[in-house]
Amino acid sequence: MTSAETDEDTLIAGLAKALAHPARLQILRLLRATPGCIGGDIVDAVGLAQSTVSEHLRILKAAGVIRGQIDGPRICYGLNPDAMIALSGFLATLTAPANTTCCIPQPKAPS
Amino acid sequence: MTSAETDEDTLIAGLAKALAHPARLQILRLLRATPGCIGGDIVDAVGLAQSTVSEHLRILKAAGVIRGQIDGPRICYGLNPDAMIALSGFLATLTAPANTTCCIPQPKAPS
DNA sequence: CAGGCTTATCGTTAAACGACGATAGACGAT
DNA sequence: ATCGTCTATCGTCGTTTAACGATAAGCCTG
Repeated sequence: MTSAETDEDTLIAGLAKALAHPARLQILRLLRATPGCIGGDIVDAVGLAQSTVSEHLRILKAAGVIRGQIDGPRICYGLNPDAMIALSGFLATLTAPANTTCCIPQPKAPS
Repeated sequence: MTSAETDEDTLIAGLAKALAHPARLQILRLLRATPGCIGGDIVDAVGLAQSTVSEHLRILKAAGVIRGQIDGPRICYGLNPDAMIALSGFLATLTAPANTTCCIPQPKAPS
């Protein structure tokens, strides 16, 4: 319950870090909305250099958020919906109101 | 639908960045599980220097994820469940299966 | 008022991120 | 076989982050 949560936290933090950039969110939006497969269109959409976009794609792929499938000379990227369950679960945990009881007059345990 | 989403992306990316560190996740877990209010107990729990923990708290507070309420000499930190709705909504968007249709043989428009 | 406790801030250092240009590799088409 | 296209990688630079110790500020208690 102590060391296990550390691994969980590392995993979730990695997922969150993958989402912690507007360009990557834009890429995810694009991948979700695009009916077919896209390659260099992502570069055109985000307005950054090709190498920069490739790096963002690499990060997203490393985090498991997207998956790339080679399609001839280009690569088909697609979302991996399962990747986010850990983060979604954590968010659901936070969103649960739980307790509004704050600042209970409960001093530190005496020695 | 184009420039508006940029702001959205910036907001969501900021929230994700706030979660993109194991220590901060641990703090959020702790705040959720703690019945009363805690102050320096967070320092003890995460095992980092007091100044480092204070910085993490500052980041979480700046992102709106937590709120601090002064309680005498100490400060009561509590979760702000409403902060995550934007990120949760985005995640729900991604989780939706949408389309598995990838790599449709739809070549680029000829010149 | 003095002491102790709790939290925030400052200054510093090492590591990681983001972005770019340039380059190299892979593949289909000609 | 050669060309053109698409993608990944490398090297670099500036900025940001994470972590720490030391220090200051705020507020109860005695």
